[in-house]
Order: sequence, then C-alpha cells, then structure tokens
Amino acid sequence: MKKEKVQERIIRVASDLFYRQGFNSTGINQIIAEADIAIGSLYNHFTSKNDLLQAYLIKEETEWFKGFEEHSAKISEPKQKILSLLDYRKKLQKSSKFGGCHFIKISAEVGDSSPVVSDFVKKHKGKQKEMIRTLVNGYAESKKEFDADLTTESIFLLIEGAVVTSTINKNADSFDQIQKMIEAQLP
Amino acid sequence: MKKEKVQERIIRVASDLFYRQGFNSTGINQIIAEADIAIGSLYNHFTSKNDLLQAYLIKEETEWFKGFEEHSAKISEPKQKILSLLDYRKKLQKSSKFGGCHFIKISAEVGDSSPVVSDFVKKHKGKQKEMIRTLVNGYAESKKEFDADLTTESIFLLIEGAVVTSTINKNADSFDQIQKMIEAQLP
DNA sequence: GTCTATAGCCCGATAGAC
DNA sequence: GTCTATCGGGCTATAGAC
Repeated sequence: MKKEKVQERIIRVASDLFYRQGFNSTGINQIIAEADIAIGSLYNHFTSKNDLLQAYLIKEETEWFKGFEEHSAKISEPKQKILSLLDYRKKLQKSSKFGGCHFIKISAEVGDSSPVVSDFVKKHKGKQKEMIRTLVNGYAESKKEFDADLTTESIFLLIEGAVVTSTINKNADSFDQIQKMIEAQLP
Repeated sequence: MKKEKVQERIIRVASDLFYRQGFNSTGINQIIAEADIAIGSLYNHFTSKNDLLQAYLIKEETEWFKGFEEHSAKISEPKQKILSLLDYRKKLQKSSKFGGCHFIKISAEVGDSSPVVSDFVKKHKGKQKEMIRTLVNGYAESKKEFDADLTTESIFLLIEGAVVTSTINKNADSFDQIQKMIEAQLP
C-alpha cells in the first residue's frame, strides 16, 4: 500500500464530508482540520471549493462503477448479474447508513444552480441506465417476446425509487420489494 | 380574495426560495428583501430560520394533498383515479420546471442533520403511500387474484423513481414510461 | 509546497427606538 | 408590530513569510 498523497487525502476527507453533511454545510476550515493541513496547502492543490466538488464527483463515479464490477465479478449468468446490481445498491445503502445516492444528493442540493453538476449527474445516470441496458440485453438474447427497453427503464426507475425511499425510511425494505418485482419481470 | 397577511407572505416567499435555491443557499436577508419587510418583523413572526422551515414543510404538504384532491375530483373510476395521480405528479414537475419533490429535496439537503425534518418527510411519504394503497384497494375490489400490497409498493416506487429521474433529466419521459408500466399492472 | 494571518463578505439573530 | 443598527462569528479566498 503506497502512502497516501496529500491531494488524495484532501479529496477523501472532502468527499466524506460532502456526502455526510452536504456540500454547502461543509466548510473549508473543517476540511483542512480533518485532513490536517493548512489552508494554503489546500489552495495549492485546488483552485476553489468548486474544484473540490468536481474531484468529488469524478471520484465517486469511478468508485461506483469499479465497486459494481468487483461486486459482480464472479457472476456470469445474466439474470443473476442483474439481481447483483440490486444487491450492490443495497450494500452501498447499508454501508453508508442509508445516506442515499451521492449524485441524487448533490443534484438536489446544488444541481439547479450549477450546470456543471447537473450535467455530470445527468450523464452519470445515463451511464447507469446504459449499464442496465447491457445487462438486460444479455438476458434478452435467450428469450423471445421480451421488451428489453421497457424492462431496462422499469429496472432503472425501480432502483432509483428504492434508493430514495430507503434513504428516507432508513431501512432496506424497498430493495426487498423491488427484487420481487424485477424477478417477476425476468421469467 | 382576502388581502394576504404579512405572515403568509413571508411563508410564501421563503417557501419559493427554499424550493428553488435550497434552504442553506437562501439567506434571511434575501427573504426579507423579496417579502419587502424588515428583519425585525420577520423575527417577530418566526423565532428562527428553522421555524420558517417547519412552516414551509407544513404548507407544502397541505397544498400537495389539496392539489391532488382538486386535480382528481371529477374522476371516480378507480383505475383512472390512480392514473390521475401520475398526471398530477407530472403536472407538478412541469409547472416547477422539474424542480423535483419538495420533500426529497429538503431531505437530501438537511435531512440527516435534522430529525424534525427527517421525521416529517418520512411521515409525509408514508401518507402518500397510504393514499396510493386506498386507491389500489378501491380498484382491487373488482378483481380477483390481485396483489394489492405489491401493486401499491410498485406504484409508489415507480413514481418516486420517475420524479427523481425527471428532475435530473429535466423532462417528463419517465412519467410516460411508468404510465405504461402501471397500466400493465392494472388489467 | 507548506505555513500563518487576514481581507472582505455574508450569515443568523438581537437590541431598542418609534 | 414595524423599523434600523449592529453584534459575533463563519465563510471563501488571498498575501506573503519561510
């Protein structure tokens, strides 16, 4: 394990605070205190707080896809691969104490006032949906009279609904429910 | 039309700003400027900014249910009544330029740090779901072998997913998609 | 490339005149 | 019950020593 560089530590600390407290509720002073650096050092590595926000988005997106790849690496059967995505999102929610989706959260907080953030989140959710589409198409090859597009949209929207709802209710019930629903759509 | 009282104007202005800009990004000074009052008057009617936040939540919840009642007043057929809920949420999204659900938004921004807000949003979403359950039960009476509970959860989660997704994509596509899905669940 | 000090601004909230 | 003036503190960001 290589020693963590200063810049990486700043991003890690800031990301954690942005997610847990919100971007606007996290001050520069808190970031430098928890990262144990001086404010001059922070502004040597990042030009502004918004610059940190961009690094946060990129980091979380990279880790999101890498995390799913690792989570589902051993699964090759298409239906199980789809279900492992539900399991992945459920796992993320549990390990974050139901903190919610990073991207929905930041979008709700600063999205409308920052086109950079809105665009990033929109594209990210598009990537998620395309990943689902690939999984569904892999499943659909063996089936006839199967509407892959509608199934893709349905799985995507059910997951988004389940994530938001599990965040509000602070439990994983909605994931157990959508698992039944999605299994029923994959005969 | 009665003349709008000062207190009502404050709530109206603050609510609008909280929704469009976010709670943390809205300052007291902006509220009093747009409401055209002095800061002393604001603190005569409300004890704190958090007090205003509570008034905002109550106002939005009241208007949400009243709005649906009016929107669906002329519809008595159970299936159409359910579909009118989708139409209502779609209408809300369009008229707010896809600003998203008030309650999901405030929950994402300050929910975790404020149990009062988290609890309110959780209860509010519970009320929404119970309303859906009543509508679905009204429909289910005429059907056999119909899983009202699972259908209720499915409709609720699809709507939540559609609202979040339409907010991110700034269009109503997801509502058109869930309409197909939900119609298919109501044979 | 790390540090301290501080500028310049805005925040929520209060005091007290009228 | 509305107003103005102001407090104390936090904010992001910069300047400049080392």
